[in-house]
Amino acid sequence: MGTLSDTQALQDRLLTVAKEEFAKQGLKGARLQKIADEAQVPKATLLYHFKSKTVLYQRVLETILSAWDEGFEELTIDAEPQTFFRRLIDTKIASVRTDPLASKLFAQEIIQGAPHLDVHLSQQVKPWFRRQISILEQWMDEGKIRRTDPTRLIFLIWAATQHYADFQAQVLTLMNRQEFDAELATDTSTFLHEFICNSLGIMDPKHQ
Amino acid sequence: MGTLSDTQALQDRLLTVAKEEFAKQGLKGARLQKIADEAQVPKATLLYHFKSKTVLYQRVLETILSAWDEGFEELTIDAEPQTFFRRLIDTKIASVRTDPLASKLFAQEIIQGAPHLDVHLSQQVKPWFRRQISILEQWMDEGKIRRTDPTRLIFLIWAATQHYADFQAQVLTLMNRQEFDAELATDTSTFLHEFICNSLGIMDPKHQ
DNA sequence: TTTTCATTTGACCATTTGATCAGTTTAGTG
DNA sequence: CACTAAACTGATCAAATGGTCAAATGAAAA
Repeated sequence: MGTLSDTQALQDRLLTVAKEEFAKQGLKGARLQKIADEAQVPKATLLYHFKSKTVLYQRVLETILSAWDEGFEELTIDAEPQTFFRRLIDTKIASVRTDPLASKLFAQEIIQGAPHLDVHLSQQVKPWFRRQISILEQWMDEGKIRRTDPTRLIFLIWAATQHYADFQAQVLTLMNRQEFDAELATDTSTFLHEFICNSLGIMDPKHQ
Repeated sequence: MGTLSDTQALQDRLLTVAKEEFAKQGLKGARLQKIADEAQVPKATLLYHFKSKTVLYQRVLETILSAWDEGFEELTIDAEPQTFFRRLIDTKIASVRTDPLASKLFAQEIIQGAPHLDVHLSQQVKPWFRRQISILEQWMDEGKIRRTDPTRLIFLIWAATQHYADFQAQVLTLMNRQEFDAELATDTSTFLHEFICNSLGIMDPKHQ
């Protein structure tokens, strides 16, 4: 053993475990000892692979963000409004369901003023938002969707989906559920899609 | 000096300063020394008024929640859907604008699983949600608003408003603003109200 | 076999930080 | 003024925790 891929695998495992701890306890609340224990590795080994707690945290953030970039990059172009919203919402809900910890960690980082994100925020997130907004504006010009504030519309979609990750404890309690299963995800996706299409004057194919 | 009201005033000041520190740094990240410094008081004095960091944190949470209870309690009954949504959204946006730190602190607590909130969550928040939901159901039965999932509708309103507090940094950046001023609040309120009324088939009086 | 270099790890350290406590000050009361 | 109890505070501590380091281990190269 001891090959390069072993090292890579170990670092991946450490990042996964660290993501969980950071999401649940916050940056300051997370304990390196606990992360090491969870990954069944001495603390010194953890610190060998990641120089410091901050570096580890930043690497976790980078991993999350690059996964998102990958998932959200393509779904922008082509397609009618109907399809666009369906894809956007489905993708977001899927990511919320598959990896709620990532959403939670990201939310906490933003809430605290995004001190470790400013570069990525202006380089990746902001351009992404701008692109979505310009697509919406074009559709409004073409009369395909009701005219409204595109920025706030994107915020609404983002917030409404994100909510199911960040407030998962509260959501499950109020819906009398145990877990965020596939059915719940589908229903939520459908609800949001209908709600938005209704508001924007897009006819649902089921009711055409 | 030294009257009872002085003590009360001091404790209020400590709670206010503590709320800011907790909101910005999280429970674990907050430092008693910093809170004491900010309030211009020795750390030992802070700990004289609040036995421990945890107690201080819980008292801050209680203060926030009782203020919310007060503000959201009445607006439930009477009124047509149109007015109800207007009031609900206005109240929520106002609280988000007036005291974003409270929203941020609450959000972080929920994200981390609400370990200090379970009682209040099931005793206060859950009943409040249920009441809103039953009102919406009644209106759907009466045909006053389009039939949809009332639970998810409340979630959507909650999330869409909360977003402007929690993600304030991101929101302001994307809207090219410096602060969440009164104008921004009004516009946001109007947008959300229109969006929701449109989706639920409620005519906006301006367009009737 | 010998050398080399990445990886691993137990022991240890410096610092931070929540909390305690004894002694002092202050305000109200008889 | 004397007395009491609440409020205040400087000094100090014990525990937790991020981080360091030197020595050990193991695998590939020469």
